[in-house]
Amino acid sequence: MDKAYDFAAVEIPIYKWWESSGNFKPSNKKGADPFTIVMPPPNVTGSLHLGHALESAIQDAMVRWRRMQGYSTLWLPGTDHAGIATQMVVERDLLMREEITRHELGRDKFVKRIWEWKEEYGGKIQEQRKRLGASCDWDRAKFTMDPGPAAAVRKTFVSLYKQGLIYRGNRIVNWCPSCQTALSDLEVIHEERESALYKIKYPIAGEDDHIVIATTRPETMLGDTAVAVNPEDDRYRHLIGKQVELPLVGRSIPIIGDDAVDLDFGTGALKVTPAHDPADFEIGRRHDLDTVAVIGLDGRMTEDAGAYEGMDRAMARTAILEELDRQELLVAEIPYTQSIAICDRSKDPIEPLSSLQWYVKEPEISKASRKAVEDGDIKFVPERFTRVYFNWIDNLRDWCVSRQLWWGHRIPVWYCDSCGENVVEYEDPTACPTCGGKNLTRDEDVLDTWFSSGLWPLSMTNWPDEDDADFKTFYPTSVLECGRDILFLWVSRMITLGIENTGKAPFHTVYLHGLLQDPSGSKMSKTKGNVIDPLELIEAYGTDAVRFALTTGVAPGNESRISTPKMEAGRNFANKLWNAARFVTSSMDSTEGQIDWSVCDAPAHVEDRWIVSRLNVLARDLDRFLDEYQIGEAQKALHEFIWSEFCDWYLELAKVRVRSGEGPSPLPYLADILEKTLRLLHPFMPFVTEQIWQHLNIAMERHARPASGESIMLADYPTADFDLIDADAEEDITTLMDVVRSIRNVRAEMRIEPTVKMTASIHSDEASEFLAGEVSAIELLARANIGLGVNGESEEITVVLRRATIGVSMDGEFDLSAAREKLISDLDSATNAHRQLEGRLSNEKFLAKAPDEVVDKERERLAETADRISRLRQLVGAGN
RNA sequence: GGGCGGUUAGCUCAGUUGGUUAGAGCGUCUGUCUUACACACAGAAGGCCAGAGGUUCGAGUCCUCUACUGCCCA
Repeated sequence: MDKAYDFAAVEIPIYKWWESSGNFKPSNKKGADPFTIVMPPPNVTGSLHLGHALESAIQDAMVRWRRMQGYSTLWLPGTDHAGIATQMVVERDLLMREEITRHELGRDKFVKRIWEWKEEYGGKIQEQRKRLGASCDWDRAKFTMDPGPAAAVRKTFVSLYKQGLIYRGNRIVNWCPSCQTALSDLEVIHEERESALYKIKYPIAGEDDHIVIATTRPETMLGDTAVAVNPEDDRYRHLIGKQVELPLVGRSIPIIGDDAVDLDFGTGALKVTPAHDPADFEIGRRHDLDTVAVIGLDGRMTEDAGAYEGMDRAMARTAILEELDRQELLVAEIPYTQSIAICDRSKDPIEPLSSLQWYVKEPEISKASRKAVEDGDIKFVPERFTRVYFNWIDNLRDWCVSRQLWWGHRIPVWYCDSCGENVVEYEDPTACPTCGGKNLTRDEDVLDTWFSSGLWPLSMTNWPDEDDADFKTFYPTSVLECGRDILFLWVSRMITLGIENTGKAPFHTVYLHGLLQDPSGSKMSKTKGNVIDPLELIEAYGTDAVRFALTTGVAPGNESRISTPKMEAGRNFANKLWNAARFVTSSMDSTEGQIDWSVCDAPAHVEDRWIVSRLNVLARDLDRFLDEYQIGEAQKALHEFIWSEFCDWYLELAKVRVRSGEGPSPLPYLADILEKTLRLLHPFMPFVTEQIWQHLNIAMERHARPASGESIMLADYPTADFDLIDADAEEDITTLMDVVRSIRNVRAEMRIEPTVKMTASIHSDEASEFLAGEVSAIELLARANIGLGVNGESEEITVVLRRATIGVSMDGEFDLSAAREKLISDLDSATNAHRQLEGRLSNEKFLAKAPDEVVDKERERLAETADRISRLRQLVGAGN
């Protein structure tokens, strides 16, 4: 083994070996329960970012853990066609290389181009993901536009349509003039922007009077069809029923009363533009107002805008304000911060426009989803997202699913040219079922991308073929893991559509991770330029280190900041483990004769009993942590065990026996504990554990112990043997640690040269027998000559421990006053602790209400403290 | 406006059925190349757990309010 762990040489070959060995396939063993995760399908045009790395690290850990536990695990990968994003990428490419637009090329040819593009570049992101060690079954990978997922989409649409849960309607939608399509509410973000509130005079028709309206969008005034005031408003009530003359246009429009008008906002008088504002649309509907669209789908002013026709909406605003000002109708311009709707994709302001779109009645079909969560069929991790989910589901509105794009699942609706009937069937129709007409025109639009990704657990398991073996075995899936930012967009839709189509929730647990931020706590974004490429991190620190850094000590749902020190810590940890293994294997190599492996389950030496005990405590804790999805805590526990207990103490203690050859050999335990630890760590750091495991198995084979399997990833996940948890051994080794630390502390505090040998005497009533057996270990670890029960030199520094008193003496002159002060201060704090414990134990309510174990523990502590005090008093009183 | 969080060591964060002595990593300080590891070892310093009240024998943990702060939805 090399002196340092060389991840670069190890990771890629190991991954290839795993994949080609079929290790990522479900075992399908008899009696093995399935464990299934669908991977959130990344956008085909995307490239790997840190979010994917985090997601993969968590999902792979869950999957590897379950696989080692014996589940028949299946992790299903795939990619998403990502409507707008992909269309835009290919469109841009086309324009750049061939200088033609998609319209010039035509729909069929353009779609063909996208497919070509997808075949060439679409696999990139999943190839990159392999560097993360993801143990998913690539042979089952799917693309959302594949025939299977397309069948799921078709089946679902037809079924919803026939139940009246999908309909076509004309209403105000979020229109992105830049993307040239309608969007759902979830694809619209809101941004606070500095803007202005304009107050404009509208003259009352036939009177020498006017009403002042307030608006943030003066350019829409050309489409006003009323002015609304609140009927309760004393200022304006008398005007209701009169007409105003719309400036710049000259049209007469009514003043109406509607209690939706806020008396306190602006002037209390609202211009009503039903074609360009959702609230105005509702008012228009109530009062049967005309709808005049003055802004078109391209974001430019329409014919109805008169003189402003053809102007961009921003330009029109400027022109209109100038004209109003010239006519002295612009009363005021007040700076105003308003939240405006932006297209999440193009970042262009959304234009609310009325148009004909397809809608899913989400509030209706989501009722069963709410119930599934209420009944506990679906659990969220962390639990607080249950409340977030309910809040969302209780405020749902219909979901606009049609998109004016060419790339996506085309809406399976045909309109009969003869009778106007809508034809919606699972098979493509050839004639109208109502009139027999042969001229059918298919709807031009495609479905929202989230419609097909909402079917992901179904389509990944080959639904709608309900006889399919994968569907029968792996649906419902087990856990759904993704970023908390797509809870509504994706998770809630999967729940709803899964239940709608099969009656079964698509998974029983939703684990949501938080978002990654840069070191200063900002969200990572391309525009900010603070994104970190996970592949660069992998090159620099290794996959295991990156995975460890991303997930250790992170609580579910919480944001976490990425920084290079964390990566370094991960790399250092892998190297630490590597070197521990190097020590173990080289010790085995240099051992003559056979190692007796049979002793592993029955340790005799206290040090061995201790480490075996600690390992079993670790296995017990890991079982609980992982069962509760506390991956961050699990890894902290592993780190603590490996670094602080196995390396810092057990390895160092074992050296004494390895070198002297006296006593029972620690080698079986060194190897066995390391081997089990590797398996416990494997789900989190798959590569380094596999690499060491292979080395170790070779070394163990040399000692006639068979390797337990081909790859560590298929070995059993160790479970705790509670009989091997040994409280006495733990107490004894804790005492040993106290003793060693106190002697080392004296050396450091007294500035004693490392080469100077110190002498320490240990007095202990309770642990004397144990300590007698550990003298050589203590001598090595503390670098001191140890005398048991003997009094040292007259000038000695004394330290009072829980189960022992240590006297340290050395040659030369030392300032002992500091040591004496320390004793006095120790006595002081011990006395305080004693007083507190006494108080607690004389409290009758405490004695009556606290559990017995707690009371007993306190009594024990009181006794210990009393003992400590008496030893301290003796020393202080003796003027020592 | 509605919903969900956060505030714990200099920094970044854990702390999940309330148990009394609150942890880690990084950073800082002091030593050390002690044949597994300087990507390391040994030692040390550093926290009235945002504030106020309450429940309880006992509160970082449960409840109420306040302050500051982040996110989501309208």
